[in-house]
Amino acid sequence: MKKGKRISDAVIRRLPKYYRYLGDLISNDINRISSSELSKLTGFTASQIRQDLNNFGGFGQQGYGYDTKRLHVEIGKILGLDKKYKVIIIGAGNIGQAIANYAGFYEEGFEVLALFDKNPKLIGLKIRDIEIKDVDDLSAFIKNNEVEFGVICTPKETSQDMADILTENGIKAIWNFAPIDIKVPEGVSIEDVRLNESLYTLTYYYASNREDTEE
Amino acid sequence: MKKGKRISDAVIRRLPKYYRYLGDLISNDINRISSSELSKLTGFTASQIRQDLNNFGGFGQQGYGYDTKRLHVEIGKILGLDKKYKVIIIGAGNIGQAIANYAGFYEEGFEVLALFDKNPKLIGLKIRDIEIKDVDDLSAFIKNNEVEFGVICTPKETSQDMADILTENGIKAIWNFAPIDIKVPEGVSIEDVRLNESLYTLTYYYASNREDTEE
DNA sequence: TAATTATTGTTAAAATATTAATAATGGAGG
DNA sequence: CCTCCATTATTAATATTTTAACAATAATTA
Repeated sequence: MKKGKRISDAVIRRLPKYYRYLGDLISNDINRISSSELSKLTGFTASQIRQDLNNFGGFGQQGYGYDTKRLHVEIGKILGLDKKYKVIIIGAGNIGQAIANYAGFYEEGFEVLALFDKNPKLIGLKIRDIEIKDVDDLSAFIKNNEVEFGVICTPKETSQDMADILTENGIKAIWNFAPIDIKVPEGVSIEDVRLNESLYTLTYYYASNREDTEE
Repeated sequence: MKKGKRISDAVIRRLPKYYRYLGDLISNDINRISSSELSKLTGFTASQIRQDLNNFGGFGQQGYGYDTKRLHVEIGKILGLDKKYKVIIIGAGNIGQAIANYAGFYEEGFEVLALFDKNPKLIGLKIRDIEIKDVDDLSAFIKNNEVEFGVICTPKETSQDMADILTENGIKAIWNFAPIDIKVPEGVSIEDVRLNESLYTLTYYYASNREDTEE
């Protein structure tokens, strides 16, 4: 990566889309693409694509474009997808189970070591051979296993407490599905999936579209 | 709403957070808040909060601040949350079921009329009293019922086809969980929940944090 | 009821992000 | 091996977003 220059969040959030389309292209045996073709696919401007990629170094070649396989690998490295990650899921309710069941999660190199819940009816059950454990054992489990990511799928009332247990035991990355703002210490990465907010954004655009057409 | 001026997506996506914190404040019997206090809660600057709200008209009062109840109602109206919405879910797999089971969805005024799937083992089953129907009946169902929102939870291969059925039958809002870019006609709102991209963003920050501390 | 204070609404400035322009360069074709 | 072309890398211009400043004004206090 180019030294020093800070890379904006907006750039980072476009990378997965490039990565996905590059994967598609490779599947279709297309091994070369220009920024303007990639622009047609992704909807971002060609200029923006070139600028984004240049934040991390020159992956393309003048007069030729980008090698799809190479670029796919490079973006994968930037996103940290060249490594495997061990994950635990806190909360084995609807969303927790859905995540644990989601096949794509495993294909991309994430390994779910365990789920945790406080509901005695769930404890002991297995999802895809992964045991649902008692949340009281959470702290001990993290100490005894190399866990990199915690996924928080608990109700919002307990989410901060769960996050505290995770960070106190050295976990540095949290994927949060609870609709609250979790506070974490410096050096811990947190990524929120805000389903409510996403849905409300949809209702906004739906409602304002309705207004426009009625007027 | 103030006439004419286009409101940026970034503003819209901050509104749900204001809405949520205002709800919390009301629950705690706090009926007045200043932009600077709201800033502490949300993490947005006070200036930004005032600007955001002013896009829609002056809800506050100089020297006083904002009335939490009034502002909550107003933002609710802006987001279209003052109405009930009838929803169908396409794809009754992990995520489709999780959404159907999610209680908050109902509390906020969304009513799930039906789920649809092509898997004969699922067809006929019920989730929270909502029937899983044959996807072959999807088109007819929409024609015979007032459906406002479609939630797409199918694998990516079939998602575009499902969206086409929805839009051909007049649905104007789609909440998409499939990891592809769905194309919809003008006037149809689509909101994507990109779990992959969210996760990859987390791996990026996790990986780059690691690098920083190692260097 | 007048003065003071708090806080908004609004305008101006600064920062950031996006798009456009262009110079550099490798590849393809003759 | 030279020329031309395509397309990147990079710089410059533009647009957008965020932050700061301040004037207007309602609430509070004396």
